[in-house]
Amino acid sequence: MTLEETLNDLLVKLFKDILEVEAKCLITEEFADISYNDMHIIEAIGVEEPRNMKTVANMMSVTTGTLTRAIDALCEKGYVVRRRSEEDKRVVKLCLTDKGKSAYYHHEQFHRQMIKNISSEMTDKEAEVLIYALAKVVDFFQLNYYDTDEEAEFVDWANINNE
Amino acid sequence: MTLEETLNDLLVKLFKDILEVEAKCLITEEFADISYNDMHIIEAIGVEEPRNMKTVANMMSVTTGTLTRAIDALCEKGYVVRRRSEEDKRVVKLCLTDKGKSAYYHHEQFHRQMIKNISSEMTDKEAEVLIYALAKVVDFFQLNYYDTDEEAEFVDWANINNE
DNA sequence: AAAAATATCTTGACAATCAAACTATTTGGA
DNA sequence: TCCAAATAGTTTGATTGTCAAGATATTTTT
Repeated sequence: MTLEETLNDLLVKLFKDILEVEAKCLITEEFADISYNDMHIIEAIGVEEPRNMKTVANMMSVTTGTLTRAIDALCEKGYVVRRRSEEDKRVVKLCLTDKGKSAYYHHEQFHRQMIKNISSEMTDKEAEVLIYALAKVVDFFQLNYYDTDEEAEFVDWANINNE
Repeated sequence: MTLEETLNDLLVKLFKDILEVEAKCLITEEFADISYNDMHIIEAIGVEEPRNMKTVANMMSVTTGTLTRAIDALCEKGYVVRRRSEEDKRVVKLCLTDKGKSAYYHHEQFHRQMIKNISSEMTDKEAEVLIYALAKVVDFFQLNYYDTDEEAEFVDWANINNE
């Protein structure tokens, strides 16, 4: 197996693992009435300044129509409240309730613990190199796939060699 | 920002990026009639020995009922054929058609290209360390979250410290 | 003031998903 | 040998996540 194949296998496995483990860890008894997806909406709303629909929809890469439905359910269940903005009456500000904040911190705690466990597996030096390498990869993605904030232009990687 | 926070941010970004980029790259004109999900079913079926429903459903972490529907659509569209097993007539063997194989190789090509681009960004030494670190992380997940092949037992990471 | 842009919501249509019930087949006792 | 249990897959009914397109209200631009 080449270095490339190994790297690919590892990334694929890591993806599957993290996704699966996160799903299982987030949806506990306490938060049994919300989904993995809901949890990420709660994360996107955050505990800082209230965010509006458009902003959160963009963070989640969905349309505002899609988000409207999700937020309907989260309001119903008491995780989120909508507040009309005073300055611009078209705008809806999304805020987490205490219950919503509690879910937010539950999620945050999962990430903290996961990272803590991961980094306990390696030395500081190793962690640094890992961070350096990952940063390079992320930079690469940002540079090659995203046109700043506007519409992304995607390279057809799968056809780079045979067109 | 601590080392831990940085690592977390990088993993989260990497996840989002790869997911988004892969979705865009896989669904090209040629394969416009199938989804990201379909593409991964095709990947799971593979080009080696035909696999049965149960096996592919397990690989995809979905029920066989869910897979039945997806395979119905893929057969309809000419990517997959079902064949009853001779030895055990309950079993259905899934095989890719030529069109299905072509989609399979399209996906494979995407991964190759992505990895090639990623590793062109770093030296061999860096790649080795990255692989070493990722392998540790994957091992950790396997060890702590999966009970060999059977039902997984999940540690409640989010509550490890406060129960 | 009228037109254009913006933020959100509503509606109708799909795709993905699960659980539970069902069919067909095989296997493992008694 | 024969029946009960297990197994592989399908069907059904319900839910969720999603989008596009159209509707509404508000703000901005001309």
